[in-house]
Amino acid sequence: MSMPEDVAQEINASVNYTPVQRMRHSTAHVMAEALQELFPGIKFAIGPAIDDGFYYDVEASRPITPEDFPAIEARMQESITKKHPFKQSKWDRNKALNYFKEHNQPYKVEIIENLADQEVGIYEQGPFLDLCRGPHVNNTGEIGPFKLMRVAGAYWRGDEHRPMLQRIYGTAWQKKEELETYLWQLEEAKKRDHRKIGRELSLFTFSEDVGPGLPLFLPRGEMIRRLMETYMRETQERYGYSHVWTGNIARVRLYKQSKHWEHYRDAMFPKMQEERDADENESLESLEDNSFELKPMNCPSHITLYKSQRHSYRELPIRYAEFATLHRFEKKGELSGLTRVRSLTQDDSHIFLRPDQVMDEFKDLVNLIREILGAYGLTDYRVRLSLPDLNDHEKYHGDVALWEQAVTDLKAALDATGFNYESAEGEAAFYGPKMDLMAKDALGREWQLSTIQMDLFQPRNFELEYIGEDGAAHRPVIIHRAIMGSTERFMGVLIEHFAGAFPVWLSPVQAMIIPITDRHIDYAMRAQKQLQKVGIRSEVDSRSERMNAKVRDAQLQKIPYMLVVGDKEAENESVSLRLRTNENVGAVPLAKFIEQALQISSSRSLNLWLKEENAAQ
RNA sequence: GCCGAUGUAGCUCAGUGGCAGAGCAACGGUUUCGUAAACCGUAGGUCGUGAGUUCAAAUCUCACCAUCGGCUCCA
Repeated sequence: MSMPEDVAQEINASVNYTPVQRMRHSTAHVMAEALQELFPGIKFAIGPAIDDGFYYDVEASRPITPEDFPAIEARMQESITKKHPFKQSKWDRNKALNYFKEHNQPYKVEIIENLADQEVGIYEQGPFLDLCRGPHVNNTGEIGPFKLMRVAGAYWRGDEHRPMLQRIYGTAWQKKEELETYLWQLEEAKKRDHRKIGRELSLFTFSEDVGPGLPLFLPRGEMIRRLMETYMRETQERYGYSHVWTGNIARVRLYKQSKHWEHYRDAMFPKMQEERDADENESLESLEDNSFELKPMNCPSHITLYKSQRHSYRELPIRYAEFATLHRFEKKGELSGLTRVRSLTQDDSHIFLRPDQVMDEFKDLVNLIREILGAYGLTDYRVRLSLPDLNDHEKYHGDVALWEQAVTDLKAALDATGFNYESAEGEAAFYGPKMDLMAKDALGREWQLSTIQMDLFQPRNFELEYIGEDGAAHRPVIIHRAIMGSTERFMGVLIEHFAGAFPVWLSPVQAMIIPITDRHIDYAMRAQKQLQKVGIRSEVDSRSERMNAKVRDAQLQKIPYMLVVGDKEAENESVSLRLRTNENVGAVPLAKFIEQALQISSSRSLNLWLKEENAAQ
């Protein structure tokens, strides 16, 4: 077991705490102090500082709930008022072991047992004593404004076979305004929640009868999906991709051969087996091999496509792209809206290429990623390079030299892109190293979207070849890649990124035509026909409502253009244009509106409308 | 899957053992209005599902389902 290092790290890491982190970590201790008084016999595990605050993992005799928070917070406040100094000391390892054994703190005992040092750090504030490397603030009076946020279960050392502890999360800041800003941001994020907006804008829904994690898309949601997918298809065709189709199910034996069955079976839907027993001439294994699986990934199918034909070195790279919907049997507890589903449509591609083409292909891929994500205004990236732990032969089979070459290539290619990246050893897929790209959205939150994965295993496993210049058979390399990740998840991210106010080209309804009274409906309909003719998606709000109500509803639906039409407009073939930003542009000739809206839409501009000086004739 | 919370009308929510409620949406009518909510009326619910306790269950108990917040995993 190498896990204890993690815990040791939690303690060691605190040495490098910034002042805020130090204060947050101290707040965790103050919370522990309060918990110790309110829940006698409570056992403590670890309590580090995190991005926006702190947590402490504990085991208590009864579940702690948010209803307990006011009492805990009050006790914490008491400790803060008393300004208990944080007293540091070094204890002999055995003394500490005995102390924590006597005080029935098995998790602390376990942590000490895994520390190599002869001496361990102890911090004390008021009535509370804890194993801790520190550092801390001078006294509890230096604790900033804080708030307990939630309780959650967390496995001891993140291991699902070990006890489930209760993790109490809190947030802490140095200034009151910072806490308020943070809480406000949480509120903002809540307003942008794609599950909420998805309902409000009639984009998608879920049904218990259909099943958990299986989203159903309403017409407006499907429109957005299609627009995103079409854009992806058009763009990647420009980059030399060809689209293929490989259906939704395949035999179990295909996934056995690809080794996915071995590595990911628990995340695949149960197999579909014929309702018959194996007969005398058929083994149980063969019965299973011939049963069917919902396709959980495309690679084996694309490899099968590749193998169906002979390939010359001249053809490579061959880039197969597919938007088939995949099914993964994700654990129930991890399903979440569109971002974590059981049926997902990857913008998947497998590139078969010669080893000497890897670097150039990688550069093209990075350009493609920049172009696609940039179109949605996602331009701030962070890259994580997942490398193998080459000592782990269980997970990483194959030729060590090949792996090393791949890692070197990938690093060199990454360096050429100018991306900042961090490496994570032991995180690579079983078939090769990979690069994941995290993009920041409008609220500064990071989402893992694009992935580029080199595959060193499957070409050999499936005995793929191409005929080289020398007339002999050679082994190609495979690159797996997805830019959006999955259509569903990407749509969820975009909803939150745009807060439902999609760019014009992506808006399911681009213009709402609002007749002021019933006698303007005729003109509204004629105007709509003209928009329809050039492909601008619009509707006429012909309800018996006041114009104000129609404006409000269109506004709430985040429809980019509101075209109010009354006597004046009908008379001179114009519309009164209002933007969803509340801006009232005023009278615009219908023809001119069409021209500009079309231009903004077809160029996939993120602008709503061109400013006067540019637009004016 | 595990820990905790939640589940009442399409949506947001009130109702904590004694007749199932409100606002918005929907539907019908009246109104025909110049840039974020006109007025009146009607209809809508096996209170997530199933079992139990009770004279009586939306309310208490148990199981299951789903959702939310985490943990874990992510081809």
